Amino acid sequence: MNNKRLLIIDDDRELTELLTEYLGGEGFEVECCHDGISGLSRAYDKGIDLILLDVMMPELNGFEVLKALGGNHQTPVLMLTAKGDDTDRVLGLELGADDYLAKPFHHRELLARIKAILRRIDIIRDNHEPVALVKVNEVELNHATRQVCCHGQPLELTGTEYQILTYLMEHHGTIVSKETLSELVLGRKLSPFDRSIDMHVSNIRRKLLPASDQDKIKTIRGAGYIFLSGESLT
Amino acid sequence: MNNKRLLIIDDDRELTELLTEYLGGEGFEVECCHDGISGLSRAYDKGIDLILLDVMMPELNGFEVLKALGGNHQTPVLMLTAKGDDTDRVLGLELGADDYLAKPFHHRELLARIKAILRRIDIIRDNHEPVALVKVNEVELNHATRQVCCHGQPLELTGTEYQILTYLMEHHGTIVSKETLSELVLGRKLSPFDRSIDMHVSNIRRKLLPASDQDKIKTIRGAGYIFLSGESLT
DNA sequence: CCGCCTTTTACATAACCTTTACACTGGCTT
DNA sequence: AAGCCAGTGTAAAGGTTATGTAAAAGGCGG
Repeated sequence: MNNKRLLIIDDDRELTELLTEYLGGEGFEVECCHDGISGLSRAYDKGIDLILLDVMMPELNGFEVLKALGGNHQTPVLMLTAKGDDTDRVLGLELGADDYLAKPFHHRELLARIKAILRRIDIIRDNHEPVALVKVNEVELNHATRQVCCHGQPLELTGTEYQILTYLMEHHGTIVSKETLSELVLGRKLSPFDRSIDMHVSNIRRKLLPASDQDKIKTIRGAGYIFLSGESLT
Repeated sequence: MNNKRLLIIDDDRELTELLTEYLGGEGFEVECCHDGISGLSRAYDKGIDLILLDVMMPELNGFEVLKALGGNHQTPVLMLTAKGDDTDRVLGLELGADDYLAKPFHHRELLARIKAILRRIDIIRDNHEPVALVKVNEVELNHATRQVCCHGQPLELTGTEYQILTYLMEHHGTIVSKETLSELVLGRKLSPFDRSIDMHVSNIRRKLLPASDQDKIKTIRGAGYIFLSGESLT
Protein backbone atom coordinates (compact mmCIF):
# COMPACT_ATOMS: atom_id res chain seq x y z
CA MET A 1 0.00 0.00 0.00
CA ASN A 2 1.15 3.53 0.38
CA ASN A 3 2.49 3.27 3.89
CA LYS A 4 4.92 6.00 4.69
CA ARG A 5 8.53 5.03 5.22
CA LEU A 6 10.52 6.49 8.07
CA LEU A 7 14.28 6.47 8.54
CA ILE A 8 15.50 6.79 12.12
CA ILE A 9 19.10 7.83 12.56
CA ASP A 10 20.00 7.42 16.22
CA ASP A 11 22.72 5.57 18.05
CA ASP A 12 20.48 4.75 21.00
CA ARG A 13 19.42 1.21 20.10
CA GLU A 14 16.94 0.92 22.91
CA LEU A 15 15.11 3.98 21.74
CA THR A 16 15.11 3.00 18.09
CA GLU A 17 13.63 -0.38 18.93
CA LEU A 18 10.90 1.24 20.94
CA LEU A 19 10.13 3.68 18.19
CA THR A 20 10.22 1.00 15.54
CA GLU A 21 7.62 -0.97 17.38
CA TYR A 22 5.41 1.99 18.23
CA LEU A 23 5.54 3.67 14.83
CA GLY A 24 5.24 0.32 13.12
CA GLY A 25 2.01 -0.19 15.02
CA GLU A 26 0.84 3.15 13.69
CA GLY A 27 1.21 1.98 10.13
CA PHE A 28 4.68 3.22 9.20
CA GLU A 29 7.52 1.29 7.62
CA VAL A 30 10.44 1.96 9.91
CA GLU A 31 14.14 1.62 9.14
CA CYS A 32 17.01 2.40 11.49
CA CYS A 33 20.63 3.47 11.18
CA HIS A 34 22.78 3.79 14.23
CA ASP A 35 25.40 6.20 13.08
CA GLY A 36 25.64 9.31 10.97
CA ILE A 37 27.59 7.82 8.12
CA SER A 38 25.30 4.94 7.27
CA GLY A 39 22.32 7.16 7.99
CA LEU A 40 23.53 9.72 5.51
CA SER A 41 23.88 7.18 2.75
CA ARG A 42 20.40 5.80 3.36
CA ALA A 43 18.97 9.32 3.55
CA TYR A 44 19.39 9.83 -0.16
CA ASP A 45 16.90 7.06 -0.87
CA LYS A 46 13.92 8.68 -2.54
CA GLY A 47 11.67 6.04 -1.08
CA ILE A 48 12.13 7.48 2.41
CA ASP A 49 9.31 9.84 3.34
CA LEU A 50 10.69 11.26 6.56
CA ILE A 51 13.91 11.19 8.53
CA LEU A 52 14.08 11.22 12.32
CA LEU A 53 17.54 12.52 13.05
CA ASP A 54 19.25 12.45 16.41
CA VAL A 55 21.62 15.31 17.12
CA MET A 56 23.95 13.58 19.57
CA MET A 57 25.82 10.84 17.78
CA PRO A 58 29.45 9.74 17.69
CA GLU A 59 31.47 10.26 14.50
CA LEU A 60 29.01 12.32 12.49
CA ASN A 61 26.42 14.21 14.52
CA GLY A 62 22.97 15.27 13.44
CA PHE A 63 23.94 18.76 12.39
CA GLU A 64 26.71 17.43 10.23
CA VAL A 65 24.36 14.98 8.60
CA LEU A 66 21.93 17.79 7.97
CA LYS A 67 24.65 19.96 6.52
CA ALA A 68 25.83 17.14 4.31
CA LEU A 69 22.34 16.58 3.02
CA GLY A 70 22.33 20.16 1.84
CA GLY A 71 19.73 22.85 2.09
CA ASN A 72 17.39 21.62 -0.58
CA HIS A 73 17.15 17.90 -0.02
CA GLN A 74 13.81 16.35 -0.82
CA THR A 75 13.08 14.39 2.31
CA PRO A 76 11.79 16.21 5.38
CA VAL A 77 13.79 15.91 8.59
CA LEU A 78 12.63 15.91 12.19
CA MET A 79 15.47 16.54 14.62
CA LEU A 80 15.69 14.79 17.96
CA THR A 81 17.88 15.99 20.75
CA ALA A 82 18.63 15.35 24.37
CA LYS A 83 19.23 18.99 25.12
CA GLY A 84 16.41 21.47 25.45
CA ASP A 85 18.77 24.06 24.12
CA ASP A 86 17.37 26.90 22.10
CA THR A 87 20.58 27.39 20.16
CA ASP A 88 20.36 23.85 18.93
CA ARG A 89 16.83 24.39 17.87
CA VAL A 90 17.61 27.49 15.86
CA LEU A 91 20.64 25.91 14.32
CA GLY A 92 18.72 22.81 13.34
CA LEU A 93 15.92 24.78 11.75
CA GLU A 94 18.33 26.98 9.87
CA LEU A 95 20.10 23.97 8.51
CA GLY A 96 16.85 22.88 6.97
CA ALA A 97 15.21 20.65 9.52
CA ASP A 98 11.44 20.73 9.32
CA ASP A 99 10.80 20.35 12.99
CA TYR A 100 12.52 19.76 16.25
CA LEU A 101 11.66 17.65 19.27
CA ALA A 102 13.54 17.53 22.57
CA LYS A 103 14.07 14.24 24.32
CA PRO A 104 12.45 12.88 26.29
CA PHE A 105 9.25 13.24 24.32
CA HIS A 106 5.85 11.66 24.42
CA HIS A 107 5.15 9.08 21.76
CA ARG A 108 1.96 10.83 20.90
CA GLU A 109 3.67 14.13 20.33
CA LEU A 110 6.22 12.55 18.08
CA LEU A 111 3.44 10.92 16.13
CA ALA A 112 1.55 14.18 15.84
CA ARG A 113 4.60 15.95 14.51
CA ILE A 114 5.41 13.23 12.05
CA LYS A 115 1.89 13.31 10.71
CA ALA A 116 1.94 17.08 10.54
CA ILE A 117 5.13 17.13 8.51
CA LEU A 118 3.95 14.42 6.16
CA ARG A 119 0.66 16.16 5.67
CA ARG A 120 2.42 19.39 4.87
CA ILE A 121 4.67 17.67 2.41
CA ASP A 122 1.74 15.98 0.75
CA ILE A 123 0.01 19.27 0.33
CA ILE A 124 3.09 20.84 -1.17
CA ARG A 125 3.62 17.89 -3.52
CA ASP A 126 0.21 17.84 -5.05
CA ASN A 127 -0.60 21.48 -4.67
CA HIS A 128 -2.51 21.35 -7.90
CA GLU A 129 -5.62 22.33 -6.03
CA PRO A 130 -6.47 22.11 -2.36
CA VAL A 131 -10.21 21.71 -2.69
CA ALA A 132 -12.06 22.11 -5.91
CA LEU A 133 -15.47 22.38 -4.37
CA VAL A 134 -16.52 24.26 -1.28
CA LYS A 135 -20.03 24.17 0.09
CA VAL A 136 -21.17 26.00 3.17
CA ASN A 137 -24.67 26.94 4.17
CA GLU A 138 -26.19 26.23 0.77
CA VAL A 139 -23.60 28.30 -1.06
CA GLU A 140 -21.36 26.39 -3.39
CA LEU A 141 -18.04 27.41 -4.90
CA ASN A 142 -16.54 25.55 -7.79
CA HIS A 143 -12.91 26.57 -8.03
CA ALA A 144 -12.37 24.78 -11.31
CA THR A 145 -14.99 26.83 -13.12
CA ARG A 146 -15.14 29.69 -10.62
CA GLN A 147 -18.87 29.36 -10.58
CA VAL A 148 -21.07 30.06 -7.60
CA CYS A 149 -24.38 28.49 -6.72
CA CYS A 150 -26.72 29.69 -4.03
CA HIS A 151 -29.48 27.23 -3.13
CA GLY A 152 -28.78 25.54 -6.41
CA GLN A 153 -29.17 28.70 -8.39
CA PRO A 154 -26.09 29.76 -10.35
CA LEU A 155 -24.88 33.34 -10.26
CA GLU A 156 -22.07 35.50 -11.58
CA LEU A 157 -19.43 37.11 -9.39
CA THR A 158 -16.51 39.25 -10.42
CA GLY A 159 -13.00 38.08 -9.60
CA THR A 160 -12.63 40.15 -6.49
CA GLU A 161 -16.06 39.27 -5.23
CA TYR A 162 -15.28 35.61 -5.76
CA GLN A 163 -12.05 35.86 -3.82
CA ILE A 164 -13.67 37.66 -0.93
CA LEU A 165 -16.51 35.17 -0.78
CA THR A 166 -14.01 32.32 -0.91
CA TYR A 167 -12.06 33.69 1.98
CA LEU A 168 -15.16 34.32 4.04
CA MET A 169 -16.45 30.83 3.34
CA GLU A 170 -13.15 29.17 4.11
CA HIS A 171 -13.31 30.88 7.46
CA HIS A 172 -17.02 30.53 7.95
CA GLY A 173 -18.20 30.93 11.50
CA THR A 174 -15.33 33.21 12.43
CA ILE A 175 -14.86 36.94 12.14
CA VAL A 176 -12.81 38.08 9.18
CA SER A 177 -11.58 41.65 9.44
CA LYS A 178 -11.55 44.15 6.62
CA GLU A 179 -7.83 44.52 7.15
CA THR A 180 -7.38 40.85 6.38
CA LEU A 181 -9.57 40.95 3.32
CA SER A 182 -7.90 44.07 2.01
CA GLU A 183 -4.40 42.71 2.37
CA LEU A 184 -5.11 39.23 1.12
CA VAL A 185 -7.55 39.98 -1.68
CA LEU A 186 -6.81 43.52 -2.76
CA GLY A 187 -3.14 43.28 -1.88
CA ARG A 188 -2.86 46.53 -0.02
CA LYS A 189 -3.16 47.85 3.49
CA LEU A 190 -6.56 49.11 4.48
CA SER A 191 -6.53 52.88 4.66
CA PRO A 192 -8.89 54.74 6.93
CA PHE A 193 -11.44 55.77 4.31
CA ASP A 194 -11.17 52.88 1.93
CA ARG A 195 -14.65 51.56 1.30
CA SER A 196 -13.81 49.04 -1.38
CA ILE A 197 -14.32 46.01 0.82
CA ASP A 198 -17.68 47.33 1.96
CA MET A 199 -18.69 47.79 -1.65
CA HIS A 200 -17.64 44.30 -2.66
CA VAL A 201 -19.44 42.75 0.28
CA SER A 202 -22.49 44.79 -0.53
CA ASN A 203 -22.39 43.55 -4.09
CA ILE A 204 -21.94 39.96 -3.00
CA ARG A 205 -24.95 40.27 -0.73
CA ARG A 206 -27.03 41.76 -3.49
CA LYS A 207 -26.20 38.83 -5.73
CA LEU A 208 -26.71 36.17 -3.09
CA LEU A 209 -29.92 37.46 -1.60
CA PRO A 210 -32.40 36.79 -4.42
CA ALA A 211 -31.61 33.08 -4.30
CA SER A 212 -31.42 32.86 -0.56
CA ASP A 213 -33.70 33.07 2.44
CA GLN A 214 -31.54 35.35 4.54
CA ASP A 215 -28.29 37.28 4.53
CA LYS A 216 -25.48 34.78 4.88
CA ILE A 217 -22.86 37.41 5.65
CA LYS A 218 -23.20 39.00 9.01
CA THR A 219 -21.57 42.29 9.87
CA ILE A 220 -19.79 42.60 13.19
CA ARG A 221 -19.50 46.31 13.64
CA GLY A 222 -15.97 47.42 14.24
CA ALA A 223 -14.60 43.95 13.68
CA GLY A 224 -15.44 42.58 10.26
CA TYR A 225 -17.71 40.06 8.58
CA ILE A 226 -18.76 36.49 9.27
CA PHE A 227 -20.02 34.00 6.77
CA LEU A 228 -22.70 32.17 8.72
CA SER A 229 -22.19 28.46 9.07
CA GLY A 230 -25.85 27.74 8.81
CA GLU A 231 -26.84 26.33 12.19
CA SER A 232 -26.76 28.72 15.11
CA LEU A 233 -27.91 32.19 14.39
CA THR A 234 -28.56 35.33 16.33
CA MET B 1 -2.84 34.04 -0.49
CA ASN B 2 -1.35 31.61 2.01
CA ASN B 3 1.03 34.10 3.49
CA LYS B 4 1.24 34.27 7.23
CA ARG B 5 0.38 37.61 8.76
CA LEU B 6 2.47 39.14 11.50
CA LEU B 7 1.54 42.00 13.79
CA ILE B 8 4.45 43.93 15.23
CA ILE B 9 3.72 46.03 18.31
CA ASP B 10 6.73 48.20 19.03
CA ASP B 11 7.21 51.90 19.47
CA ASP B 12 10.64 51.86 17.83
CA ARG B 13 9.75 52.93 14.32
CA GLU B 14 13.20 52.40 12.95
CA LEU B 15 13.15 48.79 14.08
CA THR B 16 9.64 48.11 12.86
CA GLU B 17 10.52 49.45 9.43
CA LEU B 18 13.55 47.24 9.24
CA LEU B 19 11.58 44.22 10.34
CA THR B 20 8.74 45.00 7.98
CA GLU B 21 11.13 45.07 5.08
CA TYR B 22 13.04 41.99 6.11
CA LEU B 23 10.09 39.82 7.06
CA GLY B 24 8.14 41.08 4.10
CA GLY B 25 10.97 39.80 1.93
CA GLU B 26 10.62 36.42 3.60
CA GLY B 27 7.04 36.16 2.48
CA PHE B 28 5.15 37.49 5.46
CA GLU B 29 2.42 40.10 5.52
CA VAL B 30 3.59 42.55 8.14
CA GLU B 31 1.54 45.10 9.99
CA CYS B 32 2.76 47.47 12.69
CA CYS B 33 1.30 49.26 15.66
CA HIS B 34 3.42 51.66 17.62
CA ASP B 35 1.67 51.65 20.94
CA GLY B 36 0.06 49.14 23.21
CA ILE B 37 -3.49 50.35 22.89
CA SER B 38 -3.80 50.25 19.14
CA GLY B 39 -1.81 47.04 19.10
CA LEU B 40 -4.19 45.46 21.52
CA SER B 41 -7.20 46.23 19.43
CA ARG B 42 -5.55 44.84 16.31
CA ALA B 43 -4.42 41.77 18.20
CA TYR B 44 -7.97 40.46 18.33
CA ASP B 45 -8.03 40.09 14.56
CA LYS B 46 -8.32 36.40 13.82
CA GLY B 47 -6.43 36.90 10.59
CA ILE B 48 -3.21 37.63 12.45
CA ASP B 49 -1.03 34.53 12.71
CA LEU B 50 1.63 35.77 15.09
CA ILE B 51 2.26 38.82 17.24
CA LEU B 52 5.73 40.26 17.86
CA LEU B 53 5.34 42.20 21.05
CA ASP B 54 7.84 44.64 22.46
CA VAL B 55 8.02 44.81 26.23
CA MET B 56 9.25 48.35 26.64
CA MET B 57 6.64 50.77 25.43
CA PRO B 58 5.14 53.96 26.82
CA GLU B 59 1.57 53.99 28.07
CA LEU B 60 0.78 50.31 27.86
CA ASN B 61 3.76 48.00 27.99
CA GLY B 62 4.09 44.55 26.52
CA PHE B 63 3.23 42.70 29.69
CA GLU B 64 0.10 44.72 30.10
CA VAL B 65 -0.92 44.01 26.53
CA LEU B 66 -0.29 40.32 27.15
CA LYS B 67 -2.31 40.45 30.35
CA ALA B 68 -5.14 42.23 28.63
CA LEU B 69 -5.16 39.67 25.84
CA GLY B 70 -5.81 37.05 28.48
CA GLY B 71 -4.40 33.65 29.13
CA ASN B 72 -6.12 31.79 26.35
CA HIS B 73 -5.96 34.07 23.35
CA GLN B 74 -5.58 32.11 20.17
CA THR B 75 -2.78 34.02 18.44
CA PRO B 76 0.78 33.12 19.45
CA VAL B 77 2.96 35.87 20.84
CA LEU B 78 6.72 36.31 20.58
CA MET B 79 8.02 38.79 23.11
CA LEU B 80 10.85 41.18 22.33
CA THR B 81 12.82 42.99 24.97
CA ALA B 82 15.81 45.21 25.39
CA LYS B 83 16.73 43.61 28.66
CA GLY B 84 18.33 40.22 28.78
CA ASP B 85 16.57 39.70 32.04
CA ASP B 86 15.47 36.24 32.99
CA THR B 87 12.72 37.57 35.21
CA ASP B 88 11.17 39.25 32.22
CA ARG B 89 11.43 36.08 30.30
CA VAL B 90 9.70 33.98 32.93
CA LEU B 91 7.03 36.61 33.43
CA GLY B 92 6.35 36.82 29.72
CA LEU B 93 6.07 33.09 29.33
CA GLU B 94 3.82 32.84 32.36
CA LEU B 95 1.55 35.45 30.92
CA GLY B 96 1.10 33.28 27.87
CA ALA B 97 3.83 34.33 25.49
CA ASP B 98 5.01 31.52 23.25
CA ASP B 99 8.62 32.55 22.96
CA TYR B 100 10.97 35.26 23.95
CA LEU B 101 13.82 37.02 22.21
CA ALA B 102 16.20 39.56 23.69
CA LYS B 103 17.23 42.63 21.72
CA PRO B 104 19.44 43.02 19.94
CA PHE B 105 18.85 39.86 17.98
CA HIS B 106 19.97 38.47 14.68
CA HIS B 107 17.23 38.65 12.11
CA ARG B 108 17.94 35.08 11.15
CA GLU B 109 17.26 33.94 14.65
CA LEU B 110 14.05 35.90 14.75
CA LEU B 111 12.99 34.29 11.51
CA ALA B 112 13.81 30.84 12.79
CA ARG B 113 11.76 31.39 15.90
CA ILE B 114 8.84 32.80 14.02
CA LYS B 115 8.82 29.78 11.76
CA ALA B 116 9.17 27.43 14.70
CA ILE B 117 6.21 28.95 16.51
CA LEU B 118 4.03 28.96 13.43
CA ARG B 119 4.87 25.34 12.76
CA ARG B 120 4.09 24.38 16.33
CA ILE B 121 0.79 26.20 16.18
CA ASP B 122 -0.11 24.47 12.95
CA ILE B 123 0.50 21.12 14.58
CA ILE B 124 -1.62 21.98 17.57
CA ARG B 125 -4.40 23.30 15.36
CA ASP B 126 -4.42 20.20 13.23
CA ASN B 127 -4.68 17.89 16.18
CA HIS B 128 -7.42 19.37 18.25
CA GLU B 129 -8.76 22.68 19.44
CA PRO B 130 -12.01 23.44 17.65
CA VAL B 131 -12.71 26.95 18.95
CA ALA B 132 -11.22 29.16 21.58
CA LEU B 133 -13.83 29.40 24.30
CA VAL B 134 -13.89 31.15 27.61
CA LYS B 135 -16.42 29.94 30.12
CA VAL B 136 -16.90 31.22 33.65
CA ASN B 137 -19.94 30.90 35.84
CA GLU B 138 -22.25 29.82 33.04
CA VAL B 139 -21.24 32.67 30.80
CA GLU B 140 -19.49 31.71 27.60
CA LEU B 141 -17.44 33.86 25.25
CA ASN B 142 -16.68 32.84 21.71
CA HIS B 143 -13.90 35.02 20.40
CA ALA B 144 -14.23 33.74 16.87
CA THR B 145 -17.71 35.12 16.53
CA ARG B 146 -17.80 37.62 19.38
CA GLN B 147 -20.88 35.82 20.56
CA VAL B 148 -21.86 35.44 24.19
CA CYS B 149 -23.96 32.73 25.77
CA CYS B 150 -25.46 33.03 29.22
CA HIS B 151 -26.83 29.74 30.57
CA GLY B 152 -26.86 28.49 27.01
CA GLN B 153 -28.84 31.42 25.72
CA PRO B 154 -27.10 33.48 23.05
CA LEU B 155 -27.05 37.25 23.25
CA GLU B 156 -25.58 40.22 21.44
CA LEU B 157 -23.06 42.60 22.92
CA THR B 158 -21.48 45.63 21.32
CA GLY B 159 -17.76 45.70 20.78
CA THR B 160 -17.00 47.70 23.90
CA GLU B 161 -19.33 45.66 26.05
CA TYR B 162 -17.72 42.50 24.78
CA GLN B 163 -14.26 43.75 25.60
CA ILE B 164 -15.24 44.81 29.10
CA LEU B 165 -16.96 41.52 29.79
CA THR B 166 -13.96 39.65 28.44
CA TYR B 167 -11.62 41.51 30.70
CA LEU B 168 -13.83 41.02 33.74
CA MET B 169 -14.19 37.33 33.02
CA GLU B 170 -10.52 36.82 32.44
CA HIS B 171 -9.95 38.33 35.83
CA HIS B 172 -12.97 36.76 37.48
CA GLY B 173 -12.90 36.68 41.22
CA THR B 174 -10.69 39.75 41.45
CA ILE B 175 -11.52 43.42 41.54
CA VAL B 176 -11.07 45.29 38.28
CA SER B 177 -10.99 49.04 38.64
CA LYS B 178 -12.76 51.45 36.34
CA GLU B 179 -9.42 53.07 35.66
CA THR B 180 -8.10 49.81 34.29
CA LEU B 181 -11.15 49.22 32.15
CA SER B 182 -11.12 52.75 30.83
CA GLU B 183 -7.48 52.62 29.83
CA LEU B 184 -7.50 49.15 28.34
CA VAL B 185 -10.87 49.16 26.65
CA LEU B 186 -11.68 52.77 25.94
CA GLY B 187 -8.05 53.77 25.51
CA ARG B 188 -8.13 56.84 27.69
CA LYS B 189 -7.58 57.86 31.25
CA LEU B 190 -10.65 57.90 33.44
CA SER B 191 -11.74 61.46 34.09
CA PRO B 192 -13.61 62.40 37.24
CA PHE B 193 -17.11 62.57 35.77
CA ASP B 194 -16.78 59.97 33.07
CA ARG B 195 -19.68 57.55 33.46
CA SER B 196 -19.08 55.53 30.32
CA ILE B 197 -17.79 52.44 32.08
CA ASP B 198 -20.77 52.50 34.44
CA MET B 199 -23.07 52.68 31.47
CA HIS B 200 -21.41 49.81 29.67
CA VAL B 201 -21.49 47.64 32.77
CA SER B 202 -25.11 48.54 33.27
CA ASN B 203 -25.88 47.53 29.72
CA ILE B 204 -24.00 44.27 30.09
CA ARG B 205 -25.98 43.47 33.22
CA ARG B 206 -29.24 44.26 31.51
CA LYS B 207 -28.37 41.85 28.72
CA LEU B 208 -27.08 39.09 30.97
CA LEU B 209 -29.82 39.18 33.60
CA PRO B 210 -32.80 37.81 31.63
CA ALA B 211 -30.91 34.58 30.98
CA SER B 212 -29.36 34.32 34.40
CA ASP B 213 -30.40 33.66 37.98
CA GLN B 214 -28.44 36.46 39.59
CA ASP B 215 -26.20 39.39 38.83
CA LYS B 216 -22.82 37.99 37.88
CA ILE B 217 -21.03 41.32 38.14
CA LYS B 218 -20.63 42.64 41.63
CA THR B 219 -19.90 46.28 42.36
CA ILE B 220 -17.28 47.12 44.95
CA ARG B 221 -18.03 50.65 45.91
CA GLY B 222 -15.06 52.89 45.39
CA ALA B 223 -12.95 50.12 43.91
CA GLY B 224 -14.46 48.62 40.80
CA TYR B 225 -16.23 45.49 39.62
CA ILE B 226 -15.83 41.75 40.10
CA PHE B 227 -17.07 39.05 37.82
CA LEU B 228 -18.19 36.34 40.23
CA SER B 229 -16.48 33.00 39.82
CA GLY B 230 -19.61 31.09 40.64
CA GLU B 231 -18.84 29.16 43.80
CA SER B 232 -18.11 31.06 46.97
CA LEU B 233 -19.74 34.42 47.28
CA THR B 234 -19.75 37.26 49.75
C1' DC C 1 -13.48 54.23 -27.61
C1' DC C 2 -16.18 50.72 -25.35
C1' DG C 3 -17.37 47.67 -21.71
C1' DC C 4 -16.43 45.66 -17.47
C1' DC C 5 -14.62 46.01 -13.11
C1' DT C 6 -12.87 48.52 -9.26
C1' DT C 7 -12.47 52.48 -6.47
C1' DT C 8 -14.03 56.82 -4.80
C1' DT C 9 -17.54 59.96 -3.45
C1' DA C 10 -21.62 61.17 -1.22
C1' DC C 11 -25.30 60.75 1.58
C1' DA C 12 -28.66 58.27 4.48
C1' DT C 13 -28.99 55.29 8.19
C1' DA C 14 -28.19 52.48 11.94
C1' DA C 15 -25.38 51.24 15.69
C1' DC C 16 -22.86 52.79 19.03
C1' DC C 17 -20.66 55.69 22.70
C1' DT C 18 -20.86 59.48 25.73
C1' DT C 19 -23.12 62.88 28.35
C1' DT C 20 -26.72 64.52 31.11
C1' DA C 21 -30.02 64.12 34.53
C1' DC C 22 -32.06 62.29 38.29
C1' DA C 23 -32.97 58.62 41.61
C1' DC C 24 -30.93 55.76 44.84
C1' DT C 25 -27.49 53.69 47.96
C1' DG C 26 -24.39 53.28 51.71
C1' DG C 27 -21.30 55.27 54.68
C1' DC C 28 -20.05 59.07 57.37
C1' DT C 29 -20.80 63.14 60.29
C1' DT C 30 -23.29 65.67 63.45
C1' DA D 1 -31.48 59.21 63.98
C1' DA D 2 -31.30 62.58 60.64
C1' DG D 3 -28.73 64.70 57.21
C1' DC D 4 -25.12 65.03 53.99
C1' DC D 5 -22.51 63.47 50.13
C1' DA D 6 -19.73 60.90 47.06
C1' DG D 7 -20.43 56.83 44.40
C1' DT D 8 -23.48 54.24 41.71
C1' DG D 9 -27.71 52.60 38.54
C1' DT D 10 -30.03 53.70 34.60
C1' DA D 11 -33.19 56.17 31.28
C1' DA D 12 -32.98 59.27 27.83
C1' DA D 13 -30.88 62.60 24.86
C1' DG D 14 -27.11 63.95 22.03
C1' DG D 15 -23.21 63.30 19.29
C1' DT D 16 -20.09 60.34 16.76
C1' DT D 17 -18.65 56.72 13.84
C1' DA D 18 -19.20 52.63 10.98
C1' DT D 19 -21.78 50.73 7.54
C1' DG D 20 -25.07 50.17 3.29
C1' DT D 21 -25.61 51.56 -1.07
C1' DA D 22 -26.37 54.47 -5.22
C1' DA D 23 -23.92 56.88 -8.38
C1' DA D 24 -19.88 58.89 -10.38
C1' DA D 25 -15.16 58.51 -11.46
C1' DG D 26 -11.18 55.93 -12.61
C1' DG D 27 -8.55 51.84 -14.81
C1' DC D 28 -7.58 48.51 -17.96
C1' DG D 29 -7.74 45.36 -21.67
C1' DG D 30 -9.76 44.75 -25.89
